[in-house]
Amino acid sequence: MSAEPTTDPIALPDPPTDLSQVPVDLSQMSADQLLRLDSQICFSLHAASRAFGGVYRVVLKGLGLTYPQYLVMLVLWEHGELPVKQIGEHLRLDSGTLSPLLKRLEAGGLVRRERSSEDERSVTVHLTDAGADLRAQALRVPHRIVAATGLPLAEISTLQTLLRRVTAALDAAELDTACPDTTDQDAATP
Amino acid sequence: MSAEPTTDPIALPDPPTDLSQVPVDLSQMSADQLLRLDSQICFSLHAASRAFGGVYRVVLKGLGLTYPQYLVMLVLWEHGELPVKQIGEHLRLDSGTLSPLLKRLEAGGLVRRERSSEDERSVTVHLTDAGADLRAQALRVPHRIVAATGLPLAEISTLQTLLRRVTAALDAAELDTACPDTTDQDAATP
DNA sequence: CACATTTCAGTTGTGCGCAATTTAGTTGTG
DNA sequence: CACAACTAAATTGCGCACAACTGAAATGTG
Repeated sequence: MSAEPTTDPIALPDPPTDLSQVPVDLSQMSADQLLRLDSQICFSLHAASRAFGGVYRVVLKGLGLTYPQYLVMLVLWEHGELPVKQIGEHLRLDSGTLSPLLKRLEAGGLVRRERSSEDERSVTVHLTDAGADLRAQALRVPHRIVAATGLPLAEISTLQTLLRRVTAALDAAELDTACPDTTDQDAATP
Repeated sequence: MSAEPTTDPIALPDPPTDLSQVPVDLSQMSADQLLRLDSQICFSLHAASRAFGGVYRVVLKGLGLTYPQYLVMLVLWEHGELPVKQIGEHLRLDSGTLSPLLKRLEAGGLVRRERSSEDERSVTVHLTDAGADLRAQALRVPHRIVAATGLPLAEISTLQTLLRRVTAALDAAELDTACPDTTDQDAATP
């Protein structure tokens, strides 16, 4: 190959294939199109998620919270004390993620964990005074985030609707893991 | 405190505030509205990203790849051999993420890393035969993912356009980190 | 009542993402 | 030529996400 790394033009984040120009029937697409398309779907979501994370990281640094810790605090501010299990249901996170995260929040003095007396298996997470007080500072966060997205609220609404729809569909699809191909897949070099 | 954890109704993923019913002027919104809005924005993207990851994990298990490893392979299949730096520019990942990831791909026999003779600092990543061959199997992936999203291509296109727009805006916004409030922010109990 | 099953938190291990630092090689300037 | 400034990759450290497992407590069934 005649690749000249040092002279190469700048590598753009991704190729600009216009999806609206692409055949609606997936089985009509070429192998190249398929892999490019895929690259765009998964990558754009991946990149968007990380870009959001980056902005939140900057904004939340003032509160001493990470992005997932902020999500947990949002749930607690809205619902008050909750067992770990229910925090996990709100955020779709399991104890493997929440246990150490809550331990850090407790070490930071924002929450307190107590074994439930009714069910000794369950641990209820309470806000401390400091944790409750932090909400006042958190009120400034959303405005800065919305501003950073550069989108009007109407488009944020559209984005959110689509994201929820995709998430619901993906969560449902995860159940039939061993899904075989419903169509004849002979695109791969016959 | 009348909470009865064992009898509580199922905790839904998130409250259903309708954004289109909310004042367009951010400064008109109540503190509660703002925090709920933020909770929705950040959570829906976070959740969507993880839901995608879950589906990819299942589909990619057959190829022996993780989700980020698949992204790297997509770049290599499309562009051929590339220096680490340029892979990182395509995916917005730094060497801290890519170095160990590429080491694993190399251990798996999919890529080969070679110091560039022109610039001894640079490492060029090549596909091995096995790595190139894996592309044939990867051709089946996109169809299964698109099917799992449950969305028609037109909506995927809309979603992608919005995600790209948000990402671009967020990346740009990250530059002015110390952004002071442009509006009078007196919502937080002065 | 005894015993299998289920449920909840927690732990372990792997991999990713990012900040900060290190090491080696390149380039710019006097 | 010498030396500062820059660059690429790797490394270290921390936190998150998830699978797999452990241990304790509750529940179900014979």
